[in-house]
Amino acid sequence: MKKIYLSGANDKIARHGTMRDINRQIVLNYIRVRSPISRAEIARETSLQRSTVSAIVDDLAVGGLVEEIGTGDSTGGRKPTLLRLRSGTPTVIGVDVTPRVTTVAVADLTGNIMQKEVFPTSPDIGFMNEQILSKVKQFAGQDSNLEVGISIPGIADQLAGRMVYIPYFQWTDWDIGQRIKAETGLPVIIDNDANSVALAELWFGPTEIKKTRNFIVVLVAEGIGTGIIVDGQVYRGESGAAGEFGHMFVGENAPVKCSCGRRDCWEAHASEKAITHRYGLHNGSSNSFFDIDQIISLAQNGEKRAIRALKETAHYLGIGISNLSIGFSPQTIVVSGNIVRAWDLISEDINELASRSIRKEISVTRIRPSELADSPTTMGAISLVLSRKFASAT
Amino acid sequence: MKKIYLSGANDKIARHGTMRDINRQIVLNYIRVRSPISRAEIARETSLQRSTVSAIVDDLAVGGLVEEIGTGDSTGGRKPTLLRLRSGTPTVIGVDVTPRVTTVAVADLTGNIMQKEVFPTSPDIGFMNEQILSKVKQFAGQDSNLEVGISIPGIADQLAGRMVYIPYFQWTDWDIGQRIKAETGLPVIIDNDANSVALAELWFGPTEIKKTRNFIVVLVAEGIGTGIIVDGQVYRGESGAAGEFGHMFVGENAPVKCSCGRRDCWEAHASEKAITHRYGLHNGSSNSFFDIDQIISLAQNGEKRAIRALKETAHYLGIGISNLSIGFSPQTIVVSGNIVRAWDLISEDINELASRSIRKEISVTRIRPSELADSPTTMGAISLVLSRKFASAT
DNA sequence: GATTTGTTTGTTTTTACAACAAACCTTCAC
DNA sequence: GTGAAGGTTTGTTGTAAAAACAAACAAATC
Repeated sequence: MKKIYLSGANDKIARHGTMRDINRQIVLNYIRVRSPISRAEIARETSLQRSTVSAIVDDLAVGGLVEEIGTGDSTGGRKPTLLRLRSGTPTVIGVDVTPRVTTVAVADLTGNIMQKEVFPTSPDIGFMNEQILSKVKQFAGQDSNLEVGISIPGIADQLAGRMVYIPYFQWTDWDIGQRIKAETGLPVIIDNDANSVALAELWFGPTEIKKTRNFIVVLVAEGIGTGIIVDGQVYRGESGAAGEFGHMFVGENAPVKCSCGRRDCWEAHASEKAITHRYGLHNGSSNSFFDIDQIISLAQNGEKRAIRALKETAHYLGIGISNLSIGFSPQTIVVSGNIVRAWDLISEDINELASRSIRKEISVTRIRPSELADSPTTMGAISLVLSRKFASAT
Repeated sequence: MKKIYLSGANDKIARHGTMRDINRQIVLNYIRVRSPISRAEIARETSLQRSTVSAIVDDLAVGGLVEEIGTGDSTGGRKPTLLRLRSGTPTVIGVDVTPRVTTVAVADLTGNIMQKEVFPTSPDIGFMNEQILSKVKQFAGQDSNLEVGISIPGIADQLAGRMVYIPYFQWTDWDIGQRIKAETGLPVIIDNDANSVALAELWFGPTEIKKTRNFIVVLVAEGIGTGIIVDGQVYRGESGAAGEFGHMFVGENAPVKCSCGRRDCWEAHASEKAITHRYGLHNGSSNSFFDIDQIISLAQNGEKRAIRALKETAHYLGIGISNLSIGFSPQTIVVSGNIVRAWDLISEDINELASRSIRKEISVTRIRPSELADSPTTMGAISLVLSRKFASAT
């Protein structure tokens, strides 16, 4: 009920190293989630032998992933040696491209950001290449143990390390991943913003979410992206392009055109551009002169038309969320993006729609706003690397 | 990138047996899919050692799962000993409840049906209990190596072995699984019809689908159910109730009420009852005096109104399918149910809608009608057992 | 004689198990 | 109050067992 099998392709057989790999991951993740924790406690919880845990921890310590941080309190016997992830060493470079700003940051294994640079995103792709490459090189220095994660607001080709399409700038086939790899020699992993944010929630979100195996992140921004976590991993589908629920049909005649050109996508009804456009319409103009931040601020100060625009959008947001809730039956759906600042204004409308369910008995999916403090996409870019590092620990 | 990790719960550590379990599954599935096949060829393809494969095959032979069937042709050396799944021994009892008929069948490991009894499904739940139990007991005889799989058109609680709700008869909390287990002592596995059919496609469908890791079955019947196969396994979500995309929103004012009472579900727009109702409306009646089989036959003979009812329904079917295609990006979506008999009439309308996609470059999901000859739900009930047996081979 | 298949024998990796030493707490006699 | 004895907990060490790997070998065939 839990193992992969299938055949046809070369389904990973289990050699000896596989056993160690699996257990190493489990131990590493115990240290990550439950740190500070002792060898003995890991052994108790995993039902591995203490000796086995010790061997694995030695392994991890040599690899620079784990370190000892003194002893804990005794419970009647020898004091435990506490372990945690090694911190303070630059390990990850995150590159986070959003329509407005681009961030390049360096973090350690725990996701602690040690250095960061932010600059405005330019439609000039040559300029962007230059900027990003120079920052990455600067941060990388001589260190060749780093890995680079890139989050982009569009469709990414994980394997090829390039981006297929960014709607906002209409960039196609941007090979930023390959460029970084070629110029620095560092491993690169690239993914879209919604998947990145989903990983950020899994890694840096509230513990309630850290422990959730199945959840979905709905990222409301210029467009709408969905990041789907199945069994603690991003579901990417066959072509790596899964999670584009932003383009599912939720009704004709949306206020704006979707980035794909249609008017019936979820994105066209419920994204930030739908909000700004609705607000414009309510003001009798077909153009909106306010951006999403301003509209939210206006609404929070009681401006009727801004509130109306938000609540109307929340309705459509709720329709899409209910579809996801019914179809996936995840534990939780996390809504992320600027719109969560107005959560108290919109949560009621969202929940009203989203409580559509077949039967009341079925466990209801919890819908909650993202609680990630710092820029979720930047943390997401970092999480891309961490999730790989921790999944197939070197 | 491929291992589960997470913690909190007791994530399966790898002991020695785990290695053997994994490789046993892989070998067993090679024999299943590629039979007849020799030990040497399995070794070549899996990159396991010949000696290891031999040991595992011995294991499987002792367990009665595989058997030798003579030798194959030489390619310049000793002739290979060919292996296949052991056939001809009753191994699985499948119970398939549909709104019209209920089938109880006995099959061997290869899914060959050896005995079968069919009787009309009755709304009288006591009668159903009696009928099913007596047939199962009769088939089971003294044999205690059998396992029972149950497919039902509603929501199943896998763990508890009961069904939560069957819309068609409005049965709630039917404990048929527990009853069978109590009276026969045999292990029971229960699931809804769409998941069952998805497994049937994976196990008995065309080889193209057998080899697919990610696909979705859309089962069009009284209602609409979706069975989602992720990485060769049924995705059941947190509560086991995933795959109810039949209740996703696709537009107001459906011709009939959904089984959940609303008029905006996919099911209300695109199920068989939507077809019959539309046909009724086209004939100026709010009741339909024809069932789905008759309408399809009429359409195939060129009856205009029947064709219109089918094509209108195909449109809505296409909307839902496109949502799934965009969101999941599966290799294939398989449409199952009576409606596939009219595939040549509806495929165009479905594909027109379903080719909505973000970018043309993204690999297009293939939409195809089910090719399962015999009753797919019966094969599905059997597959439930097989998939468990083959996943954690005893 | 070369080649392919399947088996046998010994090696390696890795966990399980058991024994042990170190460090710490409790307590009880003096 | 103090210090020695006894019990617990932690982490390590050494050995056994499981299972894959590697290489050699026998059988069967071209």
